[in-house]
Amino acid sequence: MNSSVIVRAPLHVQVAERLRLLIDSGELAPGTRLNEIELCNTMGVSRTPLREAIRSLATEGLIELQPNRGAIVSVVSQEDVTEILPIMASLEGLGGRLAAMHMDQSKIAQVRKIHDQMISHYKNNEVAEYFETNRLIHELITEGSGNQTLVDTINSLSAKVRRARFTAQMTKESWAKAVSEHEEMIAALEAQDPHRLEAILVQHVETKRATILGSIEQNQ
Amino acid sequence: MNSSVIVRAPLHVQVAERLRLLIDSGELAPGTRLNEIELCNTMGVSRTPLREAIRSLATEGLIELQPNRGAIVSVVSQEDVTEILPIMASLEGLGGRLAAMHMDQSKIAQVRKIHDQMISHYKNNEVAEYFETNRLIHELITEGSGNQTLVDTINSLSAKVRRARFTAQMTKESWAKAVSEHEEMIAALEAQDPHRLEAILVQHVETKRATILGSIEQNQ
DNA sequence: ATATCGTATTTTGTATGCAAAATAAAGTAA
DNA sequence: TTACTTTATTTTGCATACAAAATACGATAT
Repeated sequence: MNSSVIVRAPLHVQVAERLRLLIDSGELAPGTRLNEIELCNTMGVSRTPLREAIRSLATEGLIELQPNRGAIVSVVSQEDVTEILPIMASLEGLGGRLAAMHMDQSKIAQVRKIHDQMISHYKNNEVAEYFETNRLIHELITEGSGNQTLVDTINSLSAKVRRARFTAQMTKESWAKAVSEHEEMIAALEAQDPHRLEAILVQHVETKRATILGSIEQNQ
Repeated sequence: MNSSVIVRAPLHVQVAERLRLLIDSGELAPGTRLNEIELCNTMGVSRTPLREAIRSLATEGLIELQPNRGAIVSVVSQEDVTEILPIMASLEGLGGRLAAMHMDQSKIAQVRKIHDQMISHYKNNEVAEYFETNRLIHELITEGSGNQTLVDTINSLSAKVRRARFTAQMTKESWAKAVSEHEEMIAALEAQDPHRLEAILVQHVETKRATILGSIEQNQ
């Protein structure tokens, strides 16, 4: 008997994943109306699994249902971002506090390694690589909390903010500030100081909020 | 022309609401397998909207999908509760801080009124009424934050914890402690002291966590 | 009796069909 | 032209039908 059974994901799950990708990448821009038949053709599935996927994404908040008029990719407004970021600040802070208590030395060393990579990307002005390593650090710390519900909650919120793609408009000053905060973060993590790491992470997300609201382009 | 158009909710939304109610009330206990045809008959709808509703509740986390084997009402484990409550603590704390900044006097007075009702329910040992007024106070404070995303996030998490229905096992001591914390809460709110209210709310949920984990009955 | 295999039944997964609502289009009156 | 009807077309909402997987059942062999 084989204990690692292969189960191919149900169609509606595959479709949901693919839609999520299309929305995340911007191929399906906010406000775009989702035509069922059209999507069925491009994906090669029938309407049933597609509709089930759409319902899922709607409860996730990525899509907005308009009764009898189908669904549109939901628009992330300035208000939404203003609401979400303080929540992210609290949750990332909590994640950091727990991570400082729970992460072992090898995991901390791993974060340090990526942190150093991130710093060198910063110095070389490699923006995309910087953002990727940055994202990874936050992810590792959050996961280091050992609280999967927390990870899921943060991811769900961050997905919405990310779609607004403000990251590009970072100024030299805000970038430098973010990097210096990251230096403090890694120090607090290596010192395994829960409250310090929590405070820095809260501050860090607040900085992000300021940056974003300073350069937001209204899209609604 | 009539600006307040009446739109009856789509079937899958109605079905989802009803399922949520059944799960919340315990009529559909954790672990129960959802038989589609059976549910279709009792609700008088076809499988399509039912399945759409099931997909929604699955992404909400109330239901668990088992590929090719349908869905079961998801089981809330001790681990789940242990993960969720610290998150609720952070979020309720945040809500309280924002509420202390944003709520006007009339809304604060409204909370005070319900608080006094709650106290009298406590003194008269009216448990159900106590819990209802208690819930209402937390809801009003959270809503007082003016952050709808925060309200939604807290509700979604609290729905899962609530289903485990531990509330009944409250001891005299923990009940007294909860009430005294509520006295502090209302004082901080009336003083419009954001950080004090935040701290008390965080503490309050921590107390709740201790109470729950002290009296939890394992169900998995 | 227990285990194993094969068949029947149930249940889920996906596709399709029909009805109702919304949108687009065309025509008519001012 | 512009506004308003009326009609045609598209698109969504819901129900049903068919296929595939899982479960239940029973027979046979040990």
